[in-house]
Amino acid sequence: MDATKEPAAHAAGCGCVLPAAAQGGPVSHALSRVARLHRTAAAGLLRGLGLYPGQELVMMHLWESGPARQADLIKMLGLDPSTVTKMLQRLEQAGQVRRLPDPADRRAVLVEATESGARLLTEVERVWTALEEESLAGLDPAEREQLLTLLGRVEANLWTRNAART
Amino acid sequence: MDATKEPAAHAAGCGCVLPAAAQGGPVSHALSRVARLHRTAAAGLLRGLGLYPGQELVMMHLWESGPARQADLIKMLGLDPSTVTKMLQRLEQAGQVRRLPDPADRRAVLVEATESGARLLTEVERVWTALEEESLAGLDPAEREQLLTLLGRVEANLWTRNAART
DNA sequence: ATACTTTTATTGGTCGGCCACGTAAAACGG
DNA sequence: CCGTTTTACGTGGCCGACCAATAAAAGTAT
Repeated sequence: MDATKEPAAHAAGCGCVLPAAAQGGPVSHALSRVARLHRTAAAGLLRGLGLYPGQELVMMHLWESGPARQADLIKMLGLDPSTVTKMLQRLEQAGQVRRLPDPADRRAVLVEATESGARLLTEVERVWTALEEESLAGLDPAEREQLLTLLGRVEANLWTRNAART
Repeated sequence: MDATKEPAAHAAGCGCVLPAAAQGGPVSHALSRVARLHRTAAAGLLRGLGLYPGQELVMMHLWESGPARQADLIKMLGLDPSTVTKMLQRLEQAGQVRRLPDPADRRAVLVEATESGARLLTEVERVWTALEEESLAGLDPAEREQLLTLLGRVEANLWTRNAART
């Protein structure tokens, strides 16, 4: 299993083949595959904590800012309002989150982590760093920084694109 | 540029903030966000073709190999069998795919694109190259190759990891 | 031929995520 | 003060994706 230098090195280590019709978007193809593998790995690690992938991001923001309005969470997560509503309903059902009416705005809802939810912080951090390390194994710090920077630029591109579609 | 005081460089262009609890996995965080934006963008482009994101990958493999067994699709896509079953049911309902019993194996199913499905090929290619270009705007060829290579290494890491979990 | 194991596909359930639509409250404008 | 947006959430529906459990056929012994 030597790490040879081939142009299609991205297909190394997996049985996948890049379909001809996808050759116009090789990075898109790789991104889709990596993201799904990454999410599946996260799911496996989070299952032990009773969380589903995506929920940990909500909890992170709640730990960060304390009680927050749902609208703020939506803005920070960049998700659809209905998605956040349902995730919070399930997190509340699971006892990780509490929802209170906002005294200053009768249509808003304040969300905060329960004690049970707060106890997940260190575990989630551990899982998150473990996943990062498994994902980036074999990449030196400079390469990790490069990847982060490149992903950031792609994110900016897609962000402005989606914003423009409004 | 290493260890500079620009920790949130990836957040440029979007209103997001990296939560403190996610600092152990900055690349994971960026990857999640980019992947979701990318998928949403793909959904918007594919909607005009009557496809949902993910379905175009199935079609690509069918265009590539002609009639294929479901098990082969599963292997090439790296998806769960039940996922492929349901996707094919919907693609069949939409008239893009036809399913025939395999004469050589009575439990297998042969899947092939219909004429309607075959007509989507050029459109899907156009959409994919457009999405690729919008995602990678501002990145020169060397940077795109770097990104592809780095994603490939991450994919290999996660692939072997998931395989090991069996 | 019989019994055991592997492969292939399906069903049912759950969750994240989106869209389209609806409702109630706040903010704005005349 | 009142009508009109705008904002904040919720519902229902749909799809991709996973897991768990099943059934049926094929393969492999014994």
